[in-house]
Amino acid sequence: MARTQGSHSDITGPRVQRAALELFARHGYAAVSMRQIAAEVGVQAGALYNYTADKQSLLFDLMRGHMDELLAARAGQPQSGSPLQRLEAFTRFHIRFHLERPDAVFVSYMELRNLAPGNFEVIEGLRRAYEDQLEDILRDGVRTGVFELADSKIATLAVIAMLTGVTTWYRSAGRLSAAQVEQIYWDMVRKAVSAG
Amino acid sequence: MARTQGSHSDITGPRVQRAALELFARHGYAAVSMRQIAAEVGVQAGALYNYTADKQSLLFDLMRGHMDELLAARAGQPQSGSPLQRLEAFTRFHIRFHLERPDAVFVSYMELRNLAPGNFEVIEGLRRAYEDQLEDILRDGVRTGVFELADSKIATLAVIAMLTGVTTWYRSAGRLSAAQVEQIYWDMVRKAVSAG
DNA sequence: TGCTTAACTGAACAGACGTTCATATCAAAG
DNA sequence: CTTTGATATGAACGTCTGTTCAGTTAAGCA
Repeated sequence: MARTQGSHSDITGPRVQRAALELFARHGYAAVSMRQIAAEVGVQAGALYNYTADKQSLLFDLMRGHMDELLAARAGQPQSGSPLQRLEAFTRFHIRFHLERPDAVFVSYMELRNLAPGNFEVIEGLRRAYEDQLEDILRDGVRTGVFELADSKIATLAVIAMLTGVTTWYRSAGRLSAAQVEQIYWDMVRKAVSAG
Repeated sequence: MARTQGSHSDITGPRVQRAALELFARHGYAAVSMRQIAAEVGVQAGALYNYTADKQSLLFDLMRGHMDELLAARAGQPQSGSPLQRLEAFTRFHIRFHLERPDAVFVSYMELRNLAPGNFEVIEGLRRAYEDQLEDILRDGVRTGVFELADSKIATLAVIAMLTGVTTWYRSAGRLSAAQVEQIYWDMVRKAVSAG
């Protein structure tokens, strides 16, 4: 067993993933070739197959990695408090997490249709698990009367759409800081679901 | 000049556009080949070039057609009233218009990155013209005190994102009618931007 | 210094890609 | 009934696609 240390694999592997993520985000999965990814890494196309079974796995692994990270980060957060407090925590978490990973977010919801059926089901399941957390909060709030929503399922999707939309325009060098954006969105979400 | 009447062109032309729209919406521009479009129409690939200069023009014409239709339909609507009334009109119009054209909506905002630079600028300009209408309403409402928003530009984008998100889940055979969906979204938008 | 093996190259594969074009078809005009 | 020209075919083009693989390189262990 040679080369367990200082192996290029430890370096090239992540570089392949990063290059694929950037290119998929910028041009779309179908529009990016394995040779483009290889060129970005500085390697020949054949070498990529030391790090991924095929192009589809490259996409799937990126998306599953992102969703796993999302759910893990969310699980490591405080889940207690009033519905309003929990909604605030969720909203701020969502904005912050997504602003830190614009490429992964973009790919994870733009490239769903390019997943093979089995892979799609996996990602869809993870996404639903995340959305269900928000729906639970909204339902609890409706029960206690602090929220007022005609349909908590639609409200969930509407809030998620609004929040995730932040990645389409936010630039870290822009006019507003991430903290400001977080506050602005929280104000709007709070009002949108509140009673009265 | 022969064949001004009964020409196949009057039939095939629209069929090409429709087939392209459906396939682009389902699989994405880059993943759809000219031969697939041709097969959907029931024709050989070469025949498509009687109706479009190239694949890129096919996409651009679909998107420009959609944006033109959007702005024209919006222009044919009442624009007067209080900011709250105008916001309601805008919201209901947006939901209704987008629910009627799920494929065109989907393509028009998923395939922006596949537009050639010059074409992108055109579509982006039309989109901004539409968004500016909403921003004007929000600004007027903030001025008169009926709305309360930390940043009207971000509020504009947040509302648009929320509203457009409806197309990702709405199915006409689903649990809710279009009118119900319209009402639910209007409730949320109204509360989200209102003072207090 | 040799041996082993992970890491990579570079060529090749069969097929699909967008696009072009000479040719065929055939309904309407004269 | 011949001419016309819009409409479509089907083959061909050069290039690119994802993927495979025998062969080369070089780093770590003995």
